[in-house]
Amino acid sequence: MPEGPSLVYLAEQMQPYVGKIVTKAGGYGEMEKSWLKGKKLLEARSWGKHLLLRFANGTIRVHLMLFGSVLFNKTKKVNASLYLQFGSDLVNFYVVQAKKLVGKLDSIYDWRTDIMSSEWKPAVVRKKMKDYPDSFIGDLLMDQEVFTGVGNIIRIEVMFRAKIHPLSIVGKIPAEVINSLLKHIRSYGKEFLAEKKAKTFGKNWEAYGQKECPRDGQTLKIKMVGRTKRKTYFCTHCQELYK
DNA sequence: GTGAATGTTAACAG
DNA sequence: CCTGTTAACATTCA
Repeated sequence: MPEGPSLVYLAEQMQPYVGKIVTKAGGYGEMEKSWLKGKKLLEARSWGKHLLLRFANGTIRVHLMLFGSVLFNKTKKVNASLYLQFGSDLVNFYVVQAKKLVGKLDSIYDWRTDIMSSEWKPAVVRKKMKDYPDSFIGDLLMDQEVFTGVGNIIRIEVMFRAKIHPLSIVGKIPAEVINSLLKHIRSYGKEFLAEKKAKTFGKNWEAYGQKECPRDGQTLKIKMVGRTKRKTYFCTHCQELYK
């Protein structure tokens, strides 16, 4: 479920509840919930993989981790870790990590690094990348402070599309290649969201989950590389290694 | 039944 | 103290 685009979709699905009052809140999760009863949902948005539900007295930060899911007016057999009742409507969050944030969201989050945000600024990301000249690009793409909202699928797809080998050294990648990578991050993020909505997600992967390179037919390498403990799919023939 | 999966962090070892 | 590894969490699917 959860990379940045999925959270944008989730925030959209929460919009019908904005302006509605929480009549009951509960779930087995550890977050205190007594502060929510009778409060109006003022805003629902996301920052990277965080879903943010803002109320006058605080914001719920919901993280879906690897297995989280959300159901609207439906209930699973297992208990919800968080649920919000809005009158006759019920929103169930399963296996999520919820936390109360206090303070202005603008002082907690930098929207300029969120790959899905209208405030996303590639220049800011480029500048942050300069702080990690010796890192592998495959690792840095997972850094939520730099590429907010990128997960394993997005990083694999955009490295493939920009033809960059995951073990390329950030400081050695030419500027125009970085620019191409940033463009692909933005465009693939939008594609990801569109495919989620169209329920065609996963049908257009070029590298993730694939066995051979769609460009040259070479067998893709499938292994963990760098320090990120996640499976990486890449083509050693068409993805250039900058070192 | 087994293993792997769109994730993160606390605990531990060296 | 810093850094890297492991465990833990909990679910669904092939």
